[in-house]
Amino acid sequence: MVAMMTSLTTEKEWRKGPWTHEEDKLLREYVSLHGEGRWSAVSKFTGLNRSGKSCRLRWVNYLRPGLKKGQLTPVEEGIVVELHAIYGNKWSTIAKCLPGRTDNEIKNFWRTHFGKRDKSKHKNLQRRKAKMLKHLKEKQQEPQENDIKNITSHEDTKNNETKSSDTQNTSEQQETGVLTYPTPIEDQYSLPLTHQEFSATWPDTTVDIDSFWCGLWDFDDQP
DNA sequence: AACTGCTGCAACCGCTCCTTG
DNA sequence: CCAAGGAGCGGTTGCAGCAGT
Repeated sequence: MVAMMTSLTTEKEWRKGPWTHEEDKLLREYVSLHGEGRWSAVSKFTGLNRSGKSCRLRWVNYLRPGLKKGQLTPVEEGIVVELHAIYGNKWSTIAKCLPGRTDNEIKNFWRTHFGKRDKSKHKNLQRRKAKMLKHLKEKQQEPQENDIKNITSHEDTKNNETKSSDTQNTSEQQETGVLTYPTPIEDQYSLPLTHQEFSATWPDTTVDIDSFWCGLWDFDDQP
């Protein structure tokens, strides 16, 4: 009987699909009381008909405090490209170096913009690549105080760049003929930003810079 | 205005790793 | 040391909204 009950429990049909506000509330309450972890116990304590996995994912990717919403900034995109060149598809590792961003978000970003390389996507990829390169070049040329402005008015910048990058894109396409996977960054732009520059790009974030960079830019250490 | 394709995002699936008894 | 269960991770899918035709 007990075995049967256990069997029934393990074969329980978990609810799937989009989360409701009520479910989010229950999950938040659970985490505030019990902390992160023990996800499989969530359904027991809250009555939520969600699997532990689902609860963990929802919390990590959506409910966790401090998460940044919205598109990655060009600077973040550049960091992702750079880290991907080092770590490959280690999304969680990359995410650890981007406070407020989740592995899922980064994975989605990469897949959307670089993961598909069929011809139909080449134009968009070129555009985005050009945008990133342009932004990073500008960042290195501009005086530091402009950085905060650039980031906070990032949407405006994006719009302008989207327009201008079309022309740049065309010339780049003519030059290269083919869009390739983001290549080792030293071929594309010169990073890193200095700590000061970087701090300016995260005016609302208090981060231990040293731990934040994970010693990333120490390329001498890289194989 | 209608249709089509693309993008961004949330969520699920399956596998691997880690912990615990 | 080993097996079982839990947690974490990367890959994949589905869908709504938007832009282009």
